[in-house]
Amino acid sequence: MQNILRDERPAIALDTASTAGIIGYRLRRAQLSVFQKFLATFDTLKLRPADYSVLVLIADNPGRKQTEIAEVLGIKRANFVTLVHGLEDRGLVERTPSSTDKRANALHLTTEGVAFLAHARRVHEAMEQELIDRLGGDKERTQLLALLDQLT
Amino acid sequence: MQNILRDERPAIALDTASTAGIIGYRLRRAQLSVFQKFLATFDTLKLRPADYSVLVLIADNPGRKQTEIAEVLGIKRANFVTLVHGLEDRGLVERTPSSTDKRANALHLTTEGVAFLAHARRVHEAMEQELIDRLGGDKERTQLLALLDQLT
DNA sequence: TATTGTTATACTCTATAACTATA
DNA sequence: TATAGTTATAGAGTATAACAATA
Repeated sequence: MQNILRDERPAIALDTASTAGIIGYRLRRAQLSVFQKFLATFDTLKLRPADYSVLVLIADNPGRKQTEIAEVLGIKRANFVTLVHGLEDRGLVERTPSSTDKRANALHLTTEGVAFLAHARRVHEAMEQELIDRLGGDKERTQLLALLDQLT
Repeated sequence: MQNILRDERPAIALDTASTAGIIGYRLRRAQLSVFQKFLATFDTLKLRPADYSVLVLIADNPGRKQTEIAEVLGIKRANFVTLVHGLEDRGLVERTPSSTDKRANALHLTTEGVAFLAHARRVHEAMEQELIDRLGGDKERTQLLALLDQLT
């Protein structure tokens, strides 16, 4: 019986039964854990979760205006400005004035953005598969998403 | 066929299939939703999720030092100072110098803190039950917690 | 009048470095 | 030397108000 801890007299573990039973608490811890994994995985690509979701949404909905993309992601349009400008400065996103509404910017991926996202999607797919493996398989993933949906 | 939206020509819904399939994204949205509910529920009690978890943990582990409570919650001890001082200023928590270690503060709930937490626990239990109902029952709650555990 | 993108700003949360007093 | 509590500070993320151009 070896002591894993450095401590000579390891403290008695705390009673965390109450917090462990709280759905919101467990949700938060799981979300932080998954986001940490995302940040580590995408560290070299300099992509944060919000950036990735924006790129994906623009790719799947080309030509939409900032407000539409922002709103569906739950991002305030004021905060979306900095985010999308950052992606534009990196040459991934194009903001072209809308032909039908001179106030609006139509969002598109650049050629570089398309290639970048293709790579990012592959990286993400590997990470996602690892999460699915941890859950136990596709059935469990579907179960989880359904349960999360009922909370949202 | 009535149009639910105010818009005369409602925009075509965005394709959100890609983001909807991302575990981390769905986790984040669910967590935000549950936390919003918590904030609304505890608005009058002026309790944030972190405050509540700290009170619960001190109640279940009286006499522990700040670092221990902070660490198990994943809060940096530097940030924990403001949090626990706030609870002390409200008369809910007592910071008494430890008898065995003059550097450490032993944390306890005050009499007022015990009563306050008893009330908060009842309020929280009602909220938790509502979440369980949304999930479909205790079996689904257990399922969700198990799945979240595998991600953490 | 209302909306789009924008700027400015403030508040919360989180992270790090450095100090003091004790161990 | 290392640890507990603390302070200061900086960086994200998020929220609101207000403005110019346009609808």
